[in-house]
Amino acid sequence: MPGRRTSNKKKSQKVALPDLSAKRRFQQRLLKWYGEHGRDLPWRKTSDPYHILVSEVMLQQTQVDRVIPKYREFLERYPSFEDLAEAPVADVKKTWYPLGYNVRPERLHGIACETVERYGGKLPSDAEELLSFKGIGRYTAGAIRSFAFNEDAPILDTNVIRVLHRVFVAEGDPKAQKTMLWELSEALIPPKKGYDFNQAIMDFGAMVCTARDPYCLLCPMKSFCKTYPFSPMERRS
DNA sequence: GTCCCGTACT
DNA sequence: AGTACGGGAC
Repeated sequence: MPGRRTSNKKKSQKVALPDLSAKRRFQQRLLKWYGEHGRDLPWRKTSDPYHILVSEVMLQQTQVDRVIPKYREFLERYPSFEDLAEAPVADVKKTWYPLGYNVRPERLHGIACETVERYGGKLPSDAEELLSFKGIGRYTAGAIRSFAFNEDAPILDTNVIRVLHRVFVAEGDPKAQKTMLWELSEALIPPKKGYDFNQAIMDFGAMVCTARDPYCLLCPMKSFCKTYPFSPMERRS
């Protein structure tokens, strides 16, 4: 019998972890690109977990351009967890307007109340505790841990799903591979650089590896990207 | 996995 | 006008 067995993983395992050189190239090129082209956003000038939380909840539903002025206004009106917790929910929703998805300001208010009551006004950095809040899911927990607490915690939002799937996977439905993409997101973080790496990959997805018409010609990953050169997908019947 | 719900595309 | 989107709840 041809019991030929190489050291490669079996197909059934579908592991997309990149080889070391692709991983290093991705890390180095991404951070270099970020240093040259990264956006200067208001929530990147703070490490206050409350500010980070507000920005992330706003960004869950709304694009950066619309979030920026509301982020400033919201924090001016509710400068701390305590201020937010004390405010009537109706006022919070008014301040939130017109961002929409009004269950989110309710949940943000709830997070503030719980943070004041149960955590002495300090947002926890522990993943499980963060996930226990209504309104904080896996993405937002990772964002808070990396952006507010400088931990090497992975994130996976649609930007990151798209980038990682294109560069390292390039087959199948990206959304159906979240488990593997979470592992990839974690494996790619250079030690101690979770903050920059995560910010960088989000900017990269928003500015280069865009959903429609990505800027492949400018892309620093094109030499090893599994999707390069990108061609628009045809509709499946 | 499905639903949510305002936005931003066709 | 129709619909794809998106992080979270369930």
